[in-house]
Amino acid sequence: MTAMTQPEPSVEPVRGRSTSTLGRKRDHTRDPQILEAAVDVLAETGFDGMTIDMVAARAKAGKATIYRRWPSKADLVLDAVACMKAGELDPEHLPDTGTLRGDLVAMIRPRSIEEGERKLRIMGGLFGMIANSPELADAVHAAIIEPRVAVNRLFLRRAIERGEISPDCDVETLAVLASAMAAFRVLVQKQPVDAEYLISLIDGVLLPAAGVAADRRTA
Amino acid sequence: MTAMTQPEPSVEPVRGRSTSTLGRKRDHTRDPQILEAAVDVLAETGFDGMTIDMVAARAKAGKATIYRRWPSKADLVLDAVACMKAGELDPEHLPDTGTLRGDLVAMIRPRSIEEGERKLRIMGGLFGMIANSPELADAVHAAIIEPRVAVNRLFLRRAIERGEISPDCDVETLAVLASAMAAFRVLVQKQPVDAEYLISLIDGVLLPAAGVAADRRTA
DNA sequence: CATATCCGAAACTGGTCAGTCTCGTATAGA
DNA sequence: TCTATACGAGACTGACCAGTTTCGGATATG
Repeated sequence: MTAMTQPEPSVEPVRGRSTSTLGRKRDHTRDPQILEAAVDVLAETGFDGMTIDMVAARAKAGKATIYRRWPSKADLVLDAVACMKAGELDPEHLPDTGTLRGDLVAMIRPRSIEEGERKLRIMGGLFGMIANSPELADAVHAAIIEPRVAVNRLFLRRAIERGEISPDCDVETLAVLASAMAAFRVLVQKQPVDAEYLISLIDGVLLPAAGVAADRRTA
Repeated sequence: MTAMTQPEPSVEPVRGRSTSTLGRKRDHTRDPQILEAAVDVLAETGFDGMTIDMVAARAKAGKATIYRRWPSKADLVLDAVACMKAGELDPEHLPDTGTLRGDLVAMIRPRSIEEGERKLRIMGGLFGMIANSPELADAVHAAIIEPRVAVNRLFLRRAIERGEISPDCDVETLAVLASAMAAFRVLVQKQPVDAEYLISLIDGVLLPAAGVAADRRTA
């Protein structure tokens, strides 16, 4: 019952099921739809609430199709989060208005606000998992946190070079400030992060902390 | 099959199983141990990872004992979070050093830092649930967020009355700033919230934003 | 010391879900 | 057209877990 019925797997390279050039090809155009469905479900239910059936149903795909491409739920989520990074930072048509405040305010767009709240909610639904999985933590950081923080960091550095703000200010802390406050506001205080709030953060916290004198703030 | 087999529940007050003065009494001295065990498990595994068996094992109690006292896992967690509030704010031996910076720095104690990180981690493990349960959200807010924020609010108001900081500054935002930044640092950046970080937050962000001139900051 | 109730331990129930497998159909290449 | 493979649908398996029940033993009251 062990090695009699098989017609000898022998030594030759896999025989019938090698990396064959035959048969129907995997339709990779469905991958983005599946990942998008996964992100949607993630945003609505969090990691533990999300089931593979929900993702399959939303993507109008079969459960088996998903498991043919990702070995486990964790891998699917990891990939889905990583793929959120795409279409994020337009390489170099960032604002450059000449003032730190101008640059920061120019980044406030209805679209980016809406997308930002969604991303923060996704992050919230992943906290349980983030604690155990360094890989997921890195993916979340790279896809959700770092893009925004990098922009702020750039603006701050330019302002320092320009002599607009103090070179002694803590760029890392200030670059992260808006994201941290927004996350807290959405996830803990359950209040909206709108343009008014972001501007009050810029004028009331960020610029003063960066050493911009009050009378030059709205210049 | 509806109202024939029951020997009439009648009007009299429950008969045999009233609030009898007979028999063994429920040992309420175990309640705090169970709630403590629940909080411990919560901090380690989050809401979804926590099982009642884990809590029972850690409290050396029977599962049935837990269900005799709380009707569901959600109720147990709710109560456990609510009971974290106890032993929090000593009514009026808060520091009053005469300066905002002095008051804020005086609140930095190894004990409160350690406890704060733990509470933030518990909050992280509850985010999934907080989104669906307003009750739990309120409990988390009351037990974890509000105590610290209230202290900061008091310090800020006193500083305004004293004329030390601008009466125009946004007290609510500033009162919440340290908690938001600390939560982000622990849960997202996975870096420690130590005294050095808190002081850099006070001197580099909070005091400038409150309108304390740089040369008066370490006075 | 009898009784009503509590206790911890552990067996049990029912539902849910990750992951696998099977089926009938679609499709790309030889 | 033939073949190997992918597809969606959905049945199936096995683990896990909330919540219930059962048990023998402890304990306070009368």
